[in-house]
Amino acid sequence: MAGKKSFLPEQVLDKAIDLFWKQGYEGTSIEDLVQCMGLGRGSLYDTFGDKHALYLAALSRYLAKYQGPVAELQQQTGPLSEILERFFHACIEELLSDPACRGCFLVNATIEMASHDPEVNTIVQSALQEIEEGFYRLLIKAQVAGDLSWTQDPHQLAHFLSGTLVSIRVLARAKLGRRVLQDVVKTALAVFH
Amino acid sequence: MAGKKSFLPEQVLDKAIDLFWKQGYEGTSIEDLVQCMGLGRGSLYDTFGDKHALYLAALSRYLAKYQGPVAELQQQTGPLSEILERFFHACIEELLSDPACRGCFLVNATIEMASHDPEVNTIVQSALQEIEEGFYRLLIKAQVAGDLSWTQDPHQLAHFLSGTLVSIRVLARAKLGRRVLQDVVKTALAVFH
DNA sequence: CACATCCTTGACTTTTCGTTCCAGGATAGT
DNA sequence: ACTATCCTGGAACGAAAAGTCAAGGATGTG
Repeated sequence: MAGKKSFLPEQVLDKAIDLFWKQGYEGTSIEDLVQCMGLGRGSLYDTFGDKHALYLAALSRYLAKYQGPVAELQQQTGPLSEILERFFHACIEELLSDPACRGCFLVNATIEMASHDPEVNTIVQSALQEIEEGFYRLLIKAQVAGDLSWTQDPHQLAHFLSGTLVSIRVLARAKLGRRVLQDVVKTALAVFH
Repeated sequence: MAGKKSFLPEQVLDKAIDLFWKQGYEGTSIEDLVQCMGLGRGSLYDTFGDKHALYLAALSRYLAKYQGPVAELQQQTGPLSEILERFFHACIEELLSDPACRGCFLVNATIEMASHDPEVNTIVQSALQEIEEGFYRLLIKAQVAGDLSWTQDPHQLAHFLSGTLVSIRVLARAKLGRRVLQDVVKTALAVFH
């Protein structure tokens, strides 16, 4: 049964992501994690440290996996409004395709942990910053391309887009339908027409 | 020390609201509540039932107390854009005035509980619906007053405004500054100019 | 004043939590 | 094949959780 690791840390970490994402930190017990990740308690503690460290690892890996699209936003081609429409449309589909309505792990972590857990707060802050910067760079590019007026403040618009992203992720967790999410995005993107 | 209740249920319930609002359901222990509410365990269970019932009572009372402004939105006078600006400005000030950055109890409950707790979900759904309706009625009134084009879809805009409200409440809990919240609101309200 | 009522307090039970630890067994190098 | 090494799984532990209960005391009525 043993000798070398019988599991890939990244693979079982993905299972931990699913659980923490769905149930939050306090709502997930070590027992839950052991069951879902399919390994013994000893292996879990040896590999990831304690529950808190596992949570941080899960959140970090989630961000590395799911934050990609925002970073790649600036490499898209075409009119700004179309890029944003594609981006948010994909977001909505991804949110709605999840039968568990988990929403966004980052948003969930923000609400549950960021206010009293300094380490989570650090991660959350930099992740939100990264999102804002992703939008910001896209907007700058659009200004250079003549796709967005220079009278607009890219930071302001980037904050707005970040807020829009956050809002649909909360609303998705609230089990609201496609209609609501689309209404939010459609109206938000009208700013760019 | 006893004979008749030595406390007002509504008064200690307000203390429970503060705790659940700040720490969430799982993050708050009965011990925390007993300390903060200033009564014995027995009194707590006699008066409110178990922890879950207390949470529901706290959430309901929070909504009754803080949902007022949305309902009163339609009784405001003046141009639509000014009404919305006043409303969101007041929201921002209220969010920023809280040193604990608790955000919004409703949003927190949505993230932590609504997806797996049917009773919380019911409350959350109707509260979100109420917000949407508050905006909707305001928009209809504005259309009648000639303040908003009939080509606009009031439901769509109401969903958008609800989303904006949600987003600033999440961002406030993330300890983001006034600047970010104002950018979100300012851009969102540009739709109505 | 005395009694019945009802509230309060805090100790208690039971359950569940996070964490540690150890016996058993597979692996890899020699 | 032997042995040192390291992983596995689950038992076990202490702390903390939620919820219960009975003794004690204040209140209001007769």
